[in-house]
Amino acid sequence: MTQETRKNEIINTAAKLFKEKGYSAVTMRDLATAMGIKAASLYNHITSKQDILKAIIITIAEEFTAGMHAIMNSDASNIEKLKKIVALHINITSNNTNGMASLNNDWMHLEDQLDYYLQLRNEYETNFLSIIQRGISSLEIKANNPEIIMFSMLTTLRSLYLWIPKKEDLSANDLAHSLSEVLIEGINI
Amino acid sequence: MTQETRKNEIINTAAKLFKEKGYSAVTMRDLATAMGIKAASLYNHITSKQDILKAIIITIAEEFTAGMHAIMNSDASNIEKLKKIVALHINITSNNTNGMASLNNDWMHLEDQLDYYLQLRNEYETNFLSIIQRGISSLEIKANNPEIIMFSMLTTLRSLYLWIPKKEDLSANDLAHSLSEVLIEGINI
DNA sequence: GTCTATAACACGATAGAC
DNA sequence: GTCTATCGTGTTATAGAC
Repeated sequence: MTQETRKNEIINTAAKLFKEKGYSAVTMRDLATAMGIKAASLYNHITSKQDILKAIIITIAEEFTAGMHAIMNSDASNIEKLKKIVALHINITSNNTNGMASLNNDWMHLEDQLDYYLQLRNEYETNFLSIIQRGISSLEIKANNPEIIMFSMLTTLRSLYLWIPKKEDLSANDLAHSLSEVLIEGINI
Repeated sequence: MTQETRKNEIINTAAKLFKEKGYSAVTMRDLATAMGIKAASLYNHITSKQDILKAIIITIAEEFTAGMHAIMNSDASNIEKLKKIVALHINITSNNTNGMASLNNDWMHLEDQLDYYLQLRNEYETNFLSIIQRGISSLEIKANNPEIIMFSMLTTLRSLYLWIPKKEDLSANDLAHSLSEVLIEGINI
């Protein structure tokens, strides 16, 4: 399955353009030109511009949800869970750098799926925060404001899409290790 | 001076709308409706939509440049300079939360001033990195990858506009202290 | 699967009355 | 300083030929 190559080509090309200028500033003509065809031809593969955005964002959001559930259900320590979250962000971002830009910057242009996206994001942040709070209770993590810790970690992880393409020499494993060092060992007692 | 109240009203209202939907998705009619007037009336105070974006972004970018120069010219330790950078971001963001969204997300829609903005940003990052590198040389900062340290700090600081409005109970001083604790003490030897 | 042509509407900006 | 009216262009999307 997933043999619909042409549609995926369109979605991937759109994600690249959305990263550069944002969803609203990219026209169907821009996208068609980047594909080497005319705008009208796009509609044989997708039903609307909105459907492209939905495909990009919801797919990634569900990957994060699945990854977080696996981490929550593991029996790792809370610090180890945070390290797994760092690795999760690096893996998903490495596989879809352009799509991550849309997830971060164009989610508000979702129409039918906006509420669903916000629900997934809210659940993710709730789980993230609970790991930090349990880590503080179990004396794994310094007793700083847990929301500030989450904010700091999460904004850094959400911005990886800007940085990973510029650091192709760094392997995902090396980056995960170095970033965990900076983000986590600092808050570890 | 700065008695042009109506123009500033328009710029501030635009910044609020740009934060919610991005520059490209906000129309002059949206902005006029938010001001309680008709779109044509806007042009008695501003010359174009682009001029509004320029006023928002370049003003803030120059505040960061001035703040960084003051920090570079001070004789504080490198760790103290980093703490001053945290406070600089918190102060500028607190005073113009909406404008910071445009600076982060809509800079690529600058036309005439794009090169100038990129020059200011590049200088800022160069100075930021040099403080970290000197801090590592002088054994104030752990010898992690300096670019990862800067990336982590800077993306957190640049995202403060998302977070400060939700934490109005936290004073700027308290936030600066708590965030420095999380961001800096962790990398301090 | 791609094309040309076009519908139906929204966009930034201007002209000129009040 | 704001209005109505409008220009010229760009927008998403569809119809129908090839």
